[in-house]
Amino acid sequence: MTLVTRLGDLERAVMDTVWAAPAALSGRDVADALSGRGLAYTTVLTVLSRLENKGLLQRDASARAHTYTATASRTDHVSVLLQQALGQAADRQAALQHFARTVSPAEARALRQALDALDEPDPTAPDSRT
Amino acid sequence: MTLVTRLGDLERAVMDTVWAAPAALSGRDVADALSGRGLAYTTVLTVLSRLENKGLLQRDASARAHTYTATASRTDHVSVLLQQALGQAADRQAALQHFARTVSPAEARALRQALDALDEPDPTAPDSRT
DNA sequence: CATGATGTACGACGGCTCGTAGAACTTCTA
DNA sequence: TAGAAGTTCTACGAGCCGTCGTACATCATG
Repeated sequence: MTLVTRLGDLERAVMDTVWAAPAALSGRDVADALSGRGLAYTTVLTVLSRLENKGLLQRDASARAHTYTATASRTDHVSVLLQQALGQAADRQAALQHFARTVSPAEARALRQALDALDEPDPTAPDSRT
Repeated sequence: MTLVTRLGDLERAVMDTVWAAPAALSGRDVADALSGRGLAYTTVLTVLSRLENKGLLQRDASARAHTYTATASRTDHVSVLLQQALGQAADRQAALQHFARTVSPAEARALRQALDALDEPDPTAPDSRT
């Protein structure tokens, strides 16, 4: 299980581009989006392939110009990163408590809200225990 | 400010050793603790130095055998990692909310508790327009 | 005081990742 | 059919990390 974490600058920029797009992107699309960097087209393709190997992108090779989509949403990805970070802790709960004190008030509110929503089981679902 | 994140396996093992110790450790101490790996003594010293350069360890060179202590607690360190992970999000609040749904019930409780404790020591009571 | 034991400093090497891209080969398409 | 547009493969240089060896400094002791 290779840690998915490690992304280089360019890799991150590519992922950002893909995440920001509403639909699958071709290598050309990504290259255009990153044209500001003056990269060779093949450079972008290489990175795209590497990201696919890392499992972050999914390739559709049905058309001549392959297209790529993210295998997970950016939010999902960050969640994984957060869990990985948390995995470094000796005492996960203590780490979380400490972390809670480092987020902004707005973030704290968002967090609490999510936790509250957690308690009431899915409104549409039948029931869970207790 | 290089991202503090990147720790190799051995580096992490060394940090774990230092964090687990109640007092400052000498290179010999750390080497002994990691004796299971069959490392050369100098290897441990090198890693110790690198960790010092990364700002994770603090060296006391007053005695012949230098001793090392962590500059931050493990919990602090994890907090930084969590913040860094969060920094990858486009929408931090959404990421936190998503993350909240991925922690265990006990962790959720711990988190909520920390958030609650956050509110009380707030003397400035602005209006609540929300 | 001479010597070995114990320590530190510095430089190195090999493996792996990441940015970067050229060359070669494959299809479309006008 | 020739050129445009794509993909695959190979590679190089920098940087990080595990791993040490060597050189030099210092301490304890016979």
